[in-house]
Amino acid sequence: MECISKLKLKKNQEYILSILIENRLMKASDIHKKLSVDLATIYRNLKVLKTKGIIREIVNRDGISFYEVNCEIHNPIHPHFECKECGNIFCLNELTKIDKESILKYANGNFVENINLKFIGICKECL
Amino acid sequence: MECISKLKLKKNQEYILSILIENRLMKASDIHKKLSVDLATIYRNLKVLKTKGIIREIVNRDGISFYEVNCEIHNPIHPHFECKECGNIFCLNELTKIDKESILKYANGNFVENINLKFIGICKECL
DNA sequence: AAACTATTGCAATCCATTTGCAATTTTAAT
DNA sequence: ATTAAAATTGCAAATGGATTGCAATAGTTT
Repeated sequence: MECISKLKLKKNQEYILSILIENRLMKASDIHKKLSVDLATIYRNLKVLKTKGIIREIVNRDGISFYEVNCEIHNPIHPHFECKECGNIFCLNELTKIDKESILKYANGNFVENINLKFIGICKECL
Repeated sequence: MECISKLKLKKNQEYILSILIENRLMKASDIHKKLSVDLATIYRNLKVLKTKGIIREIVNRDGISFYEVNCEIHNPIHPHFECKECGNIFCLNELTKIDKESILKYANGNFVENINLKFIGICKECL
């Protein structure tokens, strides 16, 4: 994605990023399967990418972290759906500007960096 | 709370519930400090209360679970604010019916049990 | 090429949560 | 009530995702 092409990233960070560009919402262990690099290294680089604001972290109800590219143009912040039955997390359509603004009012003056909207329930498949 | 007064709960479940009625957003270890009962028992009973729909679970970005009473009348589902700086989680005002409905559209036909809206950023205190 | 810095692999560790199991309490049946 | 069956508890051990210490390696600078 061109929005992140100018950043100086280390080799493994590039690899991890390109994996995340192709596959949304991956766990560290998922990335580990696709990249023969120590799991600790993956965690360390994920932390770097997150700190740089290049990726986002979504924590599910089991406390497991999933990652996705943080690019306002190609992958804007969007809600997710977590199924209690199968445990999967799905990406949903992003909020419209209007809906986003009306939600932001609730933040009550605190500085918002990230809106984390997740629906929990039973997905279509499992119903 | 009268909305949950008719449920047949075990002694420790009553205790845990009454602690959660007085204090919002407690971790299992917080409850453990207030109730001299084994931590494993607290976890087990929290799971029962959650399964019965009596309490809600909010997972923070460190994967730690917080609990609060699930009572539509006295403690309706509401957004939270998580501060990256101090790590605290705060309750925010509940959504209006209109905002709630406009958000629910995004669920895309999946069956929603719970709306999990959390803002992440820096709280007023830490700014 | 030498010296310094950053990154990696491996193993060990951390810590919230879960689980196995025997002991104890609660519930139901006689 | 008394006994049998079922659920709950405490304790300790295990689980599993994530982190960390440290020596080895790779990358960078002079």
